[in-house]
Amino acid sequence: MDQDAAIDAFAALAHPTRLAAFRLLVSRAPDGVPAMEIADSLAAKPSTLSGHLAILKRAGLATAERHQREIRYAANLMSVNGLVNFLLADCCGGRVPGCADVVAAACPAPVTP
Amino acid sequence: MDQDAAIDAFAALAHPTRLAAFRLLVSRAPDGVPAMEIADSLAAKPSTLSGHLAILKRAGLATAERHQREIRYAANLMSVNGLVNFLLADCCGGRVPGCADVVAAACPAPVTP
DNA sequence: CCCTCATTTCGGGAAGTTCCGAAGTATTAT
DNA sequence: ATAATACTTCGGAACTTCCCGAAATGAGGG
Repeated sequence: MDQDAAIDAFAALAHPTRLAAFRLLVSRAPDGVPAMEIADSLAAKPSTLSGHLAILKRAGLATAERHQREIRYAANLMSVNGLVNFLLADCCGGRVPGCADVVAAACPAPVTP
Repeated sequence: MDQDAAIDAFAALAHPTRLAAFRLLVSRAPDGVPAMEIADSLAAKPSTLSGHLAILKRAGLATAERHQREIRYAANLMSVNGLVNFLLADCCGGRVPGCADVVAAACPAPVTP
C-alpha cells in the first residue's frame, strides 16, 4: 500500500453512496451482492451506482465477478487491513510501550470461510 | 462515529499533503508537532498547510494546542479506531466464525504514555 | 436470431476543492 | 512601543467531482 493507493481508497470512501455501498458489502462478506441489489438498497440510479462501484473497484476496496446475468460485488477486507497499516505505520515512533503491539493487532485478517 | 463524521475523516485523508501530515503526526504521537515544522517537512506554504490542518482538526483526526508562540498539532489516534469500527461494523454479518473477534481486535487503543 | 435484463459508457452542466499571495491576528522579544 | 515570529483568513482563478438521461454492451432465454 503506497500513498497513491491509500488516497484512492480514502477518496473512494469519502462519499455517502460509496461508503454505504462498501459497508453493505462488508456486512455481506465474504459473499458478493449483485449491482442492482446494491442500487435498490441505496436508492441510487443504476448509471450513477455503476460509476461508484467502478471507483470502489479501482481503489482495490471491492472485487466484481460475473454470475450468470448479474455482476456480484464483494468487499476486499484485506484492503482495510492495508489502509490501517499504512495510516499507523511507525505509530508513536516506538516511543510508547505497547503501541506497536496494538497496531499489529489492528489488522482484520483475510476471511476464509 | 456516524456517517457524516466518517466521510469528513475519509475526505480529510484523501489528499497527499493532509495524509502525509497525519502520518507525520502519528509517527510523533503522542506528542504534538508545531505547524511550521509540519510545513517545512512537507514543503508546503504556511497558508496552504494551515487550511489542511484546519480540515484535519474539523474531521476529528487532529487536535491543536498553543504552546507559547507555536501551535502544536497532534494525531487523535482514537479517531482511527472509530473509523475502523464504523467501516467494519457488522462485518460478515456474524456468519464467518472468528470474524467478529478479529474486528474487535482491529482497534488501536488510545495511547496513554 | 431477436429480445430482454443487467450493467456500463458518454455528455455536459452544476457544485465543490485546491492553491497561493496579501492582509490580518496573536504572542513574545527588544 | 516596535518589531519579529507563528500562524490564520480572505479572494478568486484553475481544476475535479457529481449526477442523471440516453445510448451502448454483453449474457441468456425463446
